[in-house]
Amino acid sequence: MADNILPKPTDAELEILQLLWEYGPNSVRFINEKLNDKRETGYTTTLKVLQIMHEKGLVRRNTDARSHIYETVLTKAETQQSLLDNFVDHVFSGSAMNLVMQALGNNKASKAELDEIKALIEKMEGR
Amino acid sequence: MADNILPKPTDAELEILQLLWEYGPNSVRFINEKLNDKRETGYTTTLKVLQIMHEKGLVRRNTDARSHIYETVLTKAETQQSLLDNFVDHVFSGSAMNLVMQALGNNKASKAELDEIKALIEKMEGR
DNA sequence: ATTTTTCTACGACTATTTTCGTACATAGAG
DNA sequence: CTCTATGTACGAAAATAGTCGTAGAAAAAT
Repeated sequence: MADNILPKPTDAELEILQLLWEYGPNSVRFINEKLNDKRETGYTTTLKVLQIMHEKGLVRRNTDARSHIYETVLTKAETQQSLLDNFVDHVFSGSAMNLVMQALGNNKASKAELDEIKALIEKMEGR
Repeated sequence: MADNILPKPTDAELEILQLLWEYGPNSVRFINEKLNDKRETGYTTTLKVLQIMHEKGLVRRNTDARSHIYETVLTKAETQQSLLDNFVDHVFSGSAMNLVMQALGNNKASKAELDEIKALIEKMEGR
């Protein structure tokens, strides 16, 4: 199991992590360009955040080339799970069940998706 | 429907909101004592946070008596929903479905709870 | 009536997050 | 070889969050 006792990423950091998960290891320039698709962000701002993430251990980097290549340390699923645990604790008083009910209750899932969840539940219940 | 275009509560604020939802409208002293059950917190710290929450519109207060009585503006469900929406967007790329799968996948729900969720799904599917 | 306790208000200090400017090195173009 | 473009490192400003001290008013205790 992953030893994910890493600090919780901040919002800005999470946005970068999402890009690294989606596009794989990449340079500061690449990440910065992707960020700029959404919102104006200075190059050195992105660089700085990546450097801080590196200090925190959220990302690794390869410094062989002049342009450093950053990649995530944890997988998307690992990070989502740990953020989810924290969220359930703080917002839903530790009840994942309540969170699921609330998430399902808001008509955001299609019938196919609901069926998929039902199938998962039945599989978990072992039948 | 509630006009919940209120700022997202911070961690410290959320902790106080939980107490207000659980115990109803209460004084700074009461909230501070509850907080101290968990962790050392100065009285004026609690007071200040409550005052800021009031400025932000997260809580109302009755100042008739010398000791002001604070109460939440939004219900627990309303706040949970808006935090959940935000969380799904930022952590699960907008997919509530993925969040639910991940939440269920971690063996934190009992069989009874899983059955309850299944029942909810079937009800939503209209049969 | 005087002292002590209990409040609110407010300023400010610390830590964290986000943002960017500047310095300096080096790669690439001419 | 010189100039420009591109990179990293670093410091620090600006915004937000969390913490608390102190002042002053008013209630409660003696």
